[in-house]
This record gives sequence, structure tokens and C-alpha cells, in this order.
Amino acid sequence: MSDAATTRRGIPEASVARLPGYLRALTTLAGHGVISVSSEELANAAGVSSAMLRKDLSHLGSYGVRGVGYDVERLAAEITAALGLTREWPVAIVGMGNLGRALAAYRGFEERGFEVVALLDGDRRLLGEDVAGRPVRPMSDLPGLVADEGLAIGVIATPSSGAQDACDRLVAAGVRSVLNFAPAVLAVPDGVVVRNVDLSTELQILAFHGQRVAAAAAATTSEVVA
Amino acid sequence: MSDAATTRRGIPEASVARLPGYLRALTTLAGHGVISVSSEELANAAGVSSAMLRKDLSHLGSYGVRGVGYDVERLAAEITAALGLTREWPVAIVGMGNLGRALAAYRGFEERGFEVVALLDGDRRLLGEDVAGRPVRPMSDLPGLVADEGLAIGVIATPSSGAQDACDRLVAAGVRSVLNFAPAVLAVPDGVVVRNVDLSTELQILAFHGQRVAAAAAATTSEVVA
DNA sequence: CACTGTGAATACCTTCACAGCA
DNA sequence: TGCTGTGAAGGTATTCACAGTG
Repeated sequence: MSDAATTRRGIPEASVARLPGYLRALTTLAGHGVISVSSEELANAAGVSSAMLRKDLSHLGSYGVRGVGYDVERLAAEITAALGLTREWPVAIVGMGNLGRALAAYRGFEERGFEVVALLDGDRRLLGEDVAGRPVRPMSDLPGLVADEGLAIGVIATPSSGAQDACDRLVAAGVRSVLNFAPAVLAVPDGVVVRNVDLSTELQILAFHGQRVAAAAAATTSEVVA
Repeated sequence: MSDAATTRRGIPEASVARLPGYLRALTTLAGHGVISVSSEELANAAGVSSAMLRKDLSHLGSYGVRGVGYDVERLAAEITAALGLTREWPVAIVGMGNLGRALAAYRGFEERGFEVVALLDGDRRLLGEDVAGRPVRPMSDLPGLVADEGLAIGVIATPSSGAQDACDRLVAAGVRSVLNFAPAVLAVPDGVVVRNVDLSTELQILAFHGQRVAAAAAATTSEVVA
């Protein structure tokens, strides 16, 4: 019925991935007391082109005013609704190593509508230990967390060797959204969404570009290449 | 001369972003003593389709053997070279808050060819403090790090309010590659590459999908919608 | 009249399907 | 024979450019 292999009945994946950026820019503008903003201005603040911003927003509906721009509060509310951020999303962090502890201590989740409801680890020796004011709990608590707290999102911060197991237990408990920091490919059944964040991968991509810069510099220095 | 808006004379950006995943899979296979691998097997291990894997690898050259597959060691070496990982890349981490400290303690950088040569912070009160066995150094050390250590990549782990300033100082010192963890859009001159990693953005994208799941479940329960 | 919303054009990416080679 | 490498096809995403409108 709709247009393309979007998120089925809805917004293209690429657009969805940019909405949080728009929301952040709008929130900043609102904080500065800005009432109305043009696509050009908002696009600048979000680091995209104005045409792309308008196309992205057109998927949500017509919330702008021709000749004027967008009402900052209104648009922020619409994007918030589109992303499903009108409710709080309970999150559990699995793996209490360095990264897990840093994530547990990160205060930014709450600010953006996510509530860390539990810190988990498969290592019995860590159980009960206090991390950022919360006790480390066993993986066996997962089903209860889904049932009682509505746990919906799992963050995997385990070593890569334990990532698939952590993922399996999250999925078995009913979690459908996973944010994976482990450098591993996770196999999940249909209907479960995994997003990967990997520091090494990012650095390696930067290395590729750094290498190009180095190569270009060398070429300029000693004018070679046809 | 070549095909498209690739990385100009080379590999499409989308392919480059997948190469680290292939390299990781190959390293794992090599660790298990595997000598040769087919595109199908390697694609599975990396979580992509075999057609995509072959197309990606074709940008590097012809390193497979028809009817057989790829030599694991050989292909790993080729990808390593393509990514520019035959040398070590010096990295500096800016911002010694929770996240910066976790990154400083992360031992995975060294394993993949990156060397953390300095930990920096703009806050004078932190100077000299020991973090993961290294002293926190002032931002004014940056030019020296580029000149003496060949610093090439900066990791920004500051609060968003300080991110642009940190970035400006990195760029002014000569750094051309930046990995930004702050939830902010960074403005940089041409030739500087920025990659963004933002936890909140990732969670918000997952919230969008979680919402869809919730909506679908509700629709199934009480059969509505045309 | 300035700015949005959007078809049309373009660029890019992925998948298909098979020719060609060890 | 079995698997790679790759043109061609099919999708998706982005940009262009302008008609429409408060």
C-alpha cells in the first residue's frame, strides 16, 4: 500500500535513524527560546541538507507552515510521538565489565526517556555487588523483569564470547530490541531488532580514511600517479 | 574513471564499513585453524549475504579461487592492507568522564592495531590524575602529540557542550579523523572525517521498532485496521 | 513572498543470475 | 563440478526544482 520497503507501513529506515538528531536539535532550540524554525536552519543544526530534512518530515505528515517554517514545540512533539517516546522504555544492561559499568553510570538514558531497570551479569561472583547504586542481578531475573517491569530493550556489554548467550536469554525472556556493544554478529529470530555499536569497527573505518589522507599527502609531495 | 561516488578512486563507503566485520570473522576462523572458506560461509559468519560479500571483496581485487573459496590468511592480510591496518594508529581520548575512563580502560584498542597515546581533558583539576595507568594531560599537549607521536585519530568523550571545542582543538593540531561519542553535530573543515556514536540515538531507534512491535501486538489482539 | 511539501531525476546500494575458471 | 567475479536488474535513498500555499 505504501511506497517502498520502508519500516512496513511507515517511515523509511534511513529517515527513522535521523529523527533522533532532529529531536535533539529541536530540544536545543527550544532551550534557547526559539519558537519557530525553517527547514534550512533546522537542517543546519542537525547536520543534514534542508531537502532531506523536509523529505524526512513529510513522512510524518504536514507539520510545517509554508512561508514560515516549523513550530519548534509542535514538531518536537510529533517526532517524539513518531519514535514512540511518549512512554518510558525500560532497559536492562547485561555485562558488568568496564563498559557495562560506564553505561550503568551514564545519566543520559533517563534524560531521554529510558529507564535502566536492572544491571545483570552471568558471573555469580559479581552478584549483589553495587554498581552506580544498583545491585548486580543474575540472568535468571530476566523473565521476571519482562513480566513485572515491562523490560523491552536489552543492552549487551559482555565480552564477545558471551554475547550470543546473553542475547539468547534476552530474547527467550521476551525482549525484542537489542543494542549490542560486543564485537560479534548476533543471530536472532524474526521480529527481534539488533543494533550494533562497535568501537573497533569505527576506528578501523577511520583508519581507512586516515590512510587515504596519508596517501594523498604522499602523492602531492612527490607528484606521481597518472 | 571508476564507477560511482565511492571513496574516490576506490571502495564504496558501504563496503568499507563492512570490511572490519569480514576481518573479524576471518580472524576468528583463523583462530579455529580454518584454512579456506567459501563466500557463503564467510558471509554467514559476518552476517551478510554471500552476493554482497563477493561484491565487496571484488573491490579489493581477485583474491579467491573459483571452485574453492578464499584463503583465510591471505584474505585477512588483503583486508588489513586495504583498511590501512598494517601500521599502528595513535589515538587520543579527549574527556575523562565516565565514558572516557571506560574507553581508556578498554583493552580492545591495542588488539586491533590502535595505540592510545594520550588521555586529555580540558578541566585543570583532572590534570595529572591517573586513569588506567596513564596521566590525564592538558589539551595544549595536542600539537606536540601530533608532531611527536603521529597522533592521527581523536576520540571525543566530552559532554556535548564541550564537544565542538574539543574537535576544533584536535583539528587545529592536525588530526583528520574523529570518533565522536558526544550527542552533538560537529562542524569540521573538508578533509576531516567524523564518525558519530550516540547511545541515545541508538536507543531511540530501537524504541521506534519496539513501538511497532507493541502496535502490531495490539492490532492482532483486537483485530482492527483495514 | 518565503518557505514547505513533493513529483521527477539522479545517485547509490543490493540482489540476481550466470559466464568463466581452477 | 563448485564456487568466484561481475554485468544487469531491481530497490532504496538523496537531491533537484518547482508548484502550492499561508
